[in-house]
Amino acid sequence: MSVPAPRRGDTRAPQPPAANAYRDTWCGMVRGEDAGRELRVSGWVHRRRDHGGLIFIDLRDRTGLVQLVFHPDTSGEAFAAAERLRSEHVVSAYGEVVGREDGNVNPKMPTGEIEIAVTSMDVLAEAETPPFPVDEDSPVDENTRLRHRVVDLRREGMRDAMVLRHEVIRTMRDTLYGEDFLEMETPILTRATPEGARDFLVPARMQPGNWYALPQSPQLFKQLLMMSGYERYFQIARCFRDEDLRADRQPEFTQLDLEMSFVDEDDVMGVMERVMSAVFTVAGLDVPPAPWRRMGYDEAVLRYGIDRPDTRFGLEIHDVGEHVRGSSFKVFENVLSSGGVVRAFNAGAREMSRSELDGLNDVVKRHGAFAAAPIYVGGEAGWVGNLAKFFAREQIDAVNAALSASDGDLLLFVADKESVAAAALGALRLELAARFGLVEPGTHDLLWIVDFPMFGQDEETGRFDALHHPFTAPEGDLDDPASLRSRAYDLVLDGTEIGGGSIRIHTPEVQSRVFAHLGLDEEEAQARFGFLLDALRYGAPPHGGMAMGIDRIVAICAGRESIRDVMAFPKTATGSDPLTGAPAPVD
RNA sequence: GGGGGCGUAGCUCAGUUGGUUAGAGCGCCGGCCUGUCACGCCGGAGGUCGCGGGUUCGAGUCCCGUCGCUCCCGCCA
Repeated sequence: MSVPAPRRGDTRAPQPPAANAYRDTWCGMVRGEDAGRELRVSGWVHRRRDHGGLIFIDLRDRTGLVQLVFHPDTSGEAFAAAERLRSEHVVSAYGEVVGREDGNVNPKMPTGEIEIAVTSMDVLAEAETPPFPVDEDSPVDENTRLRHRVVDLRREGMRDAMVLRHEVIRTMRDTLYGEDFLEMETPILTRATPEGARDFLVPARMQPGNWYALPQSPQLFKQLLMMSGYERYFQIARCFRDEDLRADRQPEFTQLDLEMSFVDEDDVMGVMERVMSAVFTVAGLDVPPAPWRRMGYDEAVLRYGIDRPDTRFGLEIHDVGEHVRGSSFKVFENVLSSGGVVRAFNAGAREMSRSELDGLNDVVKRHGAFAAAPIYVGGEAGWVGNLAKFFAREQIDAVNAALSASDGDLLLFVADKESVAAAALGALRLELAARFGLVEPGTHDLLWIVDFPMFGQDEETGRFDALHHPFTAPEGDLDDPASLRSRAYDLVLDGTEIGGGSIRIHTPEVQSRVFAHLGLDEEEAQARFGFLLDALRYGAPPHGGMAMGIDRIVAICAGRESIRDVMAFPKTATGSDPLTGAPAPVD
């Protein structure tokens, strides 16, 4: 159970490789104390500086750059070869490590105190001019980067992201090995699941008409492993969902998937706090120390308008419906009398033009709201502008007090049904934060969201569907599905859901009741999930677990906007791969 | 399924109310250069303005369609 405590920035830099025909050490590892040694390095020509009678080459491998110097006096042959070198040629060079004179040291490079005076060089491969430079100086169109991903992956930013991804995954494994988890695999060719995301399908050659599906997650298999008595399982699992893409969604993505037996919520959350604390330490991400605070779902939706709140800034939402009820403002009255809500947040002293304020309507309209009402605090009436006349002075004072408003503050109101008002104000909060830079760069916050409702209810059909998934253990009165809560928990980092899980149902009776609430009759439940119900009958331990989105975690740790930037070979928004041309017709 | 943005040289971009031969920086090629490190200096090549159609005396520019990339809503148990 003992794991060496991870150190901040512990990237386990490579050890010098065992010397072979191609290299005695890595380019990026040569140091001043190596001066006088003769050694061989191999890599790519990063940059060439040809002074006519003297040529410098920056040679690059995975670890970084080292300067080669070609002098006609050192070796006429090597010098002649260096004249023909071009960007991205692959070479192996041998020579003496020379300490640079004082004026020639480059303090910007780890290898800047030395250079290698090359006495012999082999050109192992020539390269055509790369489609874009292998540096970070100018942004390159993403389609071009993906089409030439081999070149793109050579760039320092991508290399750092890939190394960081490796370190994150290694830390997860190390921590879990230390907590007696078994790393186990589950099938990639499996059975289609009737609910949830669309499945990717694979025709079964030996059984025409039948199809495999690629797993959306190892959910059912890991529960079966608990019923088989494996106690603690984890897997770095590839998952597949055939849904539209986003900056943080790809058709295939990677999860840290784990499951534990004889545990409750605190056990699972505790393990994950230890895993993720180690990950954040290694990644150098400055987060609050665990245990992380927990917030109920209802509270999150009220205060932040969303179940994955970005808590790095304020602008908290308040329900002001009771303060404004009975005003002569028709918009609010109509909404309140039909069961809707009036909510608002104090954006602070933000001077915005009429057109900027109008622009905020585009944000709320995307979430189904009609408009956002902006009101500035101040003046005789307490509010500036023509809305003030619709409200009694006591109402204005009450709202100002509830929002801690003072003169000059901008208040933003949305009146609508609760779900729409919450979503619209939640989006407005994020818009304001982005526009006014309310998040201090480098700050991070994370919290658990708990006490989810078990079911969501379709407003038109009244049908229930599982908010988490149908194997989540419910809490409350099983006869009253609308009031049931679930024993689920999500981990939210900077407004991104980076993971979630739950305590699962472990008796066939409860599982059948939940299926029934979801509209699955016994026959149907048996047909689709018979294998699960059967397994539950043979003695299932209380169990629960969690899955963490590795791509999203690495993206945040790397400071990237898109998970594509932390995946070696991602797909575009239409699900194609410009590198291989997939998907493509088959013979 | 819906909405917004983008598409001009290898890369990143500029291109005026529609007007002569479409430009810049970087890169590339050639020449010069012995201490550079985004080396420097001189010269040169390089374009189906995403694609198709339309309006016009004339389209990179305006209109319609289409393809690709991207962001968002829906969707993602």
